[in-house]
Amino acid sequence: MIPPEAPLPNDAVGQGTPPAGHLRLEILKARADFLRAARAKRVVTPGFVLQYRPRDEGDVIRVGFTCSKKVGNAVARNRAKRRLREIARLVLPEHGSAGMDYVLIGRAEVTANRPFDVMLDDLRQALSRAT
RNA sequence: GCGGAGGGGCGGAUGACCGCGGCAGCAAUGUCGAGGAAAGUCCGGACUCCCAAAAGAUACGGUGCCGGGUAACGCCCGGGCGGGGUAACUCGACGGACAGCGCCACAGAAAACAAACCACCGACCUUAGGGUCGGCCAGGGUGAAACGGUGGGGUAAGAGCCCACCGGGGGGCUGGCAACAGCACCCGCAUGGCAAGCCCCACCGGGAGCAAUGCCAAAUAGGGACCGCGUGGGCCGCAAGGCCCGGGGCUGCUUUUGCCCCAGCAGGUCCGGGUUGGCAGCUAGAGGGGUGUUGGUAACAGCAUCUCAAGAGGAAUGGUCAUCUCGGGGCGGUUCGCCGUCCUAGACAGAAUCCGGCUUACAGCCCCUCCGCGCAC
RNA sequence: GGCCCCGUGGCUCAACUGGAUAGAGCAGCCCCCUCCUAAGGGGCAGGUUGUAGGUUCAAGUCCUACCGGGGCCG
Repeated sequence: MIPPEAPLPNDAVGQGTPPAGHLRLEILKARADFLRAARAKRVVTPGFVLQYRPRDEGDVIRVGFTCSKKVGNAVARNRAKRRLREIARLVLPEHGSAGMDYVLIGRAEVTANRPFDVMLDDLRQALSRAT
């Protein structure tokens, strides 16, 4: 069995002080960015929906998180978004593409309950298909 | 031991690694970081604007036994009255229906003025069916509700017509701040129900809401509509201007005070268009909690002392793991007390200007007080 | 975060100042008409009036609390 801590040392290096040339993460907040991403391509996985859209030639990855009321009450929505933030933080700097906007959408029931390392694999596979 | 009633509290803990938001700092780093309901937005306030302050009246809305608490309340405490319960206790929109208006379907003789109708009793008339006069009260399948109820006396038949008890009304006395209760007396005693229908009475309330509001910057347009609107008088002064009188305007209305305007081409409001930046409001306040003490039956208030307290601006408290603990479940053993082992943190739920309440949701656990029954002594 | 509005058959709407069995159209099912279908005609069923309490003799209507939808603001 793979220990869940296994990917952590690699990421820990990238998290504390990002080396020069490494991909930086920014959080999407504006409504217009979400709307642009919603019109772009998407990959559906069991745990979430990934929307992606090429933005410019910079080395910055931008990512947004959203959950509709279908996911549940405020506690359930916040929990789903927190888990999506965590997998994005661990996976995107390694596997994401520069200059892209990503939006992760939570799904009812599964986003909050799916095992964490399975969610990590989901995102890695989704990113490999989103080219 | 069984069953029940009331009240209060907790809402996992510790550690490791990697992260998130605020603040301080050049940085390293340090420090703080969700709830009892943060919820529903149902009441009450603080605060800001409309709009300058106050008073009054009207309209509209709310509250509604009495007294107290409170910044205030529709909340809380205590008491009264009326239901429920053997009891502990609990529930109650609980002012007024002789101020007025309105409604009471169907059924029924009649639904609010009490009379009419049927029936009953007596007298008279009539061959009979019945009719006339008097008694006018009891009875009349109904209905949610029928002009006091039950029993006795009385009568031609009956009726508070008379009597006893119950019920009702009236003024009085006593107790109580009051709601109200008690006592004796008087009145034979029509004056339904609905005020969560209009309404009357008492008290309270101006409206909107932090996406309120104020400031700075950028950008676009440099547009449109509407309002003040009244071409005042006199005196002083070279003039600028000042003083007095008058007129007009400023909260839906009125009044008082205050402010502004009376020829300046300026001012104000709204729309359209643009920006989707920053700062303030923004968290220390009627603050919460603990302990002690004083007053009070209590709610609560005063004093002393200690302690705690996020302020984001689409929204931060997370992810993973380990150990422990409370419950729950499975299996095995059992002296039925429990023991061993494995699995499992597991309810409702996330601050958005801030407080006081109410209501609603909630796995499981803990504590206190009281009542009834049974057993033992 | 704040403010406001609305819930009646599957759908769209009615129901006077509380009053008797909650009506109408479309849709559905059955029958007639037609060679068949549509249209037309006849009949039928379908409702906890969002939920739970309360006021009243009586509630879709009045009151209270919840539940579910929808709209507005800077």
